[in-house]
Parts: sequence; structure tokens; C-alpha cells
Amino acid sequence: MNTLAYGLLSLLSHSSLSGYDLMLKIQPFWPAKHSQIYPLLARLEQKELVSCALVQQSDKPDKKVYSIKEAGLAALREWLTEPASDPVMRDELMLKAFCMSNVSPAVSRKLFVARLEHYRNKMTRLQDRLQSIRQHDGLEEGALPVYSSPYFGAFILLNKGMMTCRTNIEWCEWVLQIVPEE
Amino acid sequence: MNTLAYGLLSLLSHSSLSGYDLMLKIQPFWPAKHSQIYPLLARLEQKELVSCALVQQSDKPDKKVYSIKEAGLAALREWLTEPASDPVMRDELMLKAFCMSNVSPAVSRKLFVARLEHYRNKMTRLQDRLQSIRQHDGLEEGALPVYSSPYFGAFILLNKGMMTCRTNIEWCEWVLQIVPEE
DNA sequence: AGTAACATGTAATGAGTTACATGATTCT
DNA sequence: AGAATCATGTAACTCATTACATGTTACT
Repeated sequence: MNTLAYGLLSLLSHSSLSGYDLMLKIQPFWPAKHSQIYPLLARLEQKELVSCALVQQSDKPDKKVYSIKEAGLAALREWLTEPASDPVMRDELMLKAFCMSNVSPAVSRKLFVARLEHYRNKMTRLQDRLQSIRQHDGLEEGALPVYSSPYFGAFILLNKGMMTCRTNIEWCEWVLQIVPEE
Repeated sequence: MNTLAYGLLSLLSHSSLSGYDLMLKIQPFWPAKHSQIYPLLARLEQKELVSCALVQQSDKPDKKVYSIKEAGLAALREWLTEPASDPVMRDELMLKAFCMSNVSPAVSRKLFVARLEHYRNKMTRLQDRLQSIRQHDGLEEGALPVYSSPYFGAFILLNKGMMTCRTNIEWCEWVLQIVPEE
């Protein structure tokens, strides 16, 4: 039972999902490819932490929908009582920033312009998602979901994403201000 | 030549360091254990990108100090012209936050209190480091190093660290405000 | 005498990515 | 007919962590 396994259980505790959907949904929190997800789901099913149902679709290929079982929820609750391990951030731009005085300002600026673009796109996507979960939970602008709502977690995470994005954008803009134009 | 290899070259472009020091210094940007660093340094030496000198010490065990060679600097400059890949963040707390409505608020609060502590400690360490590089570069409070200074990269990275820390602290405090006390 | 930090290495295992493989369904 | 998305799986490889292994020096 590694972190990714608990991550899948975490998503499944909110709603039943296919392996494909799990793969898409877990990206912002714990990036993983389908080649990692599918075998892991099979193991979780073996362990009786999740169940699986074949769902036939007419508009799309059939899919296997996984649901969390009581044992899975118990494992999840147990895991939640343990302290979370420290976050791990791996960003090539940090390494490049460290040694950028070795190249011309123009080369450096290009890196930060690209990153700025990346965070601005991400920001837009986050805003859209926040709008959509506000509607799901029937929330007015500025109102907060209650703790017991299953959307509470998603809500605070989206807010974190927005705050982080904003900070990163500010940082990139600040760097571009102090890195000379040529 | 993976990202870690370029990361080592990046640090070495600023100053010559032992494998042990490299291992300590690279942690904030690209976490890696010594078991990954030492074999990689041997490969970089084989490729003639770095050179190695045995330095005898009396107060501590002897060490091997690595220096970047001209070919290493060339590889670094080449790498800097390529776009940086997207940052990868893996944080167990995000996964736990997503499903925290499955446990009592007390259990959830504990996670965020611990994380708040973590970021406050980190913030203090960053402030100390920023002070020390200000002195190295002979900078007044509020002044910025010039682009060509080898400390420029470290300086903007420390500022990013501080901004990120501050944002994370704000987020944790906000979450603790809206998660009920019991 | 024992612990902690410094210092370097290898071996085994686990986690994660890329590539290989296949097929359904929709849209252009 | 071809591209894009949906959908699931395995195999090979690289990357990263943990464990094994050893030795120095300083401090208590």
C-alpha cells in the first residue's frame, strides 16, 4: 500500500470511477500514468478494498467502474490519522534558475515567459473548476461548503491551487522585471 | 544525462563541491539520496564533464571535491536553451485533504497544524539563508544582486521559497479557520 | 564508550515513465 | 478514411528509496 494506492482510495471515497477517470483525476495531486493505475487497481480489488463492475456504454467503449468497499474506507481512515509525509517538489526551472548567469538574459527570460504562460493557463482551468464545484454544492460567490460536504476537500484544494498559481505568476513577473532585456 | 545530472552540474557551475555537499545542497530543488549522487558523479567524471580532486582534511574525513569542466559548462548552457519541463509536485496532504470529510475534524486539523509547523520552520531557515547570501554579495536590505552575479540564481530561488512558504502558511491558517474545532 | 555528523560507496527493491499492444466510438 | 478521445492492459526501462557496508572525526 503506497501513497498512490491511498490516493486512488481517496478519490473513490468521493465517487465511483473507472481506471481511466481515476488516472485523469489524480494528476493534480499525484501524477501517475495509466500503466501504474491499472495494475494497482487490480491489486486493490484482490485485497477487497475496492469492488469492480463492468459498465456497458453505447457512446463510448465499455469501462470497469471501481467502488470503495468498507475495508477500503477503514484503511483510508487509518491512513488519515498518520502524519502526512513532507511534500516533494521537482522543478527543472529551479535548477536552471540557479545557474542561469551562465547564459544570456534572453535565454533566461524565455524560460520564465514560458513558465508564466503555463501558470496563467493553469489558473484559468482552476477558476473554471471552482465555478463548477460551487454550482454542484449550490454555493454563492464567497460562501464556503460545510466540512461534512464531500466537496469540502476539493474546494480547499482548488483554493490552494489558485493561491499557489497566483504566487508563482507573481514570482515569474518579478523575475522578468529584474532580468535585463538583453 | 537526466535532470539530476544537470542539477549537479548546475550547482558545480557556481562552486566546486564534494558529493556529500552536493547531496545536501540539491535537496530543496531536486531531492536525491547519496546513493543516487555518488554513482552519477562517477559517470559525469567518466564523461569528462567534471573533474575530481581528493582533499585531505584534519578535522573531518577526507573528501572528493568535484569541479565542472569546460565540457560540463557547455552541456549546461545547451540544456538551459531547452524549455524546462513542467514542475511535479507530490504532496500526501493533498490526497488526505481530498477525503478528509471521512474522519473527524480533529484528525484533519492535526494534519494541517503539523504542516503549518513544517512551513514555519522552513520559513525561518530561508530567512537565515537569505541574510547570509545578502552578506556574501554585499547587499543592503531591499537591494537586488545584478544578473551576472553567481548569487543571482540563489537569490531569486530563495525569494521564491519565501513566497511559496508564505502562501502555504496562509492556506493552512485559512483551512484551520474553516475546519470546525470538534 | 557512545552518539552524531561527515564521507563514500554498492545492492536490492520499489516507484514511475516510455513503449508496445489492442480495440471502441465519435467527429470531420 | 483518418484523427481524437475513450478504454484497458503488459513489458522494458529508468529513476528513486531503503538497506547494506565501511570508516573518520568531534563532542559528550
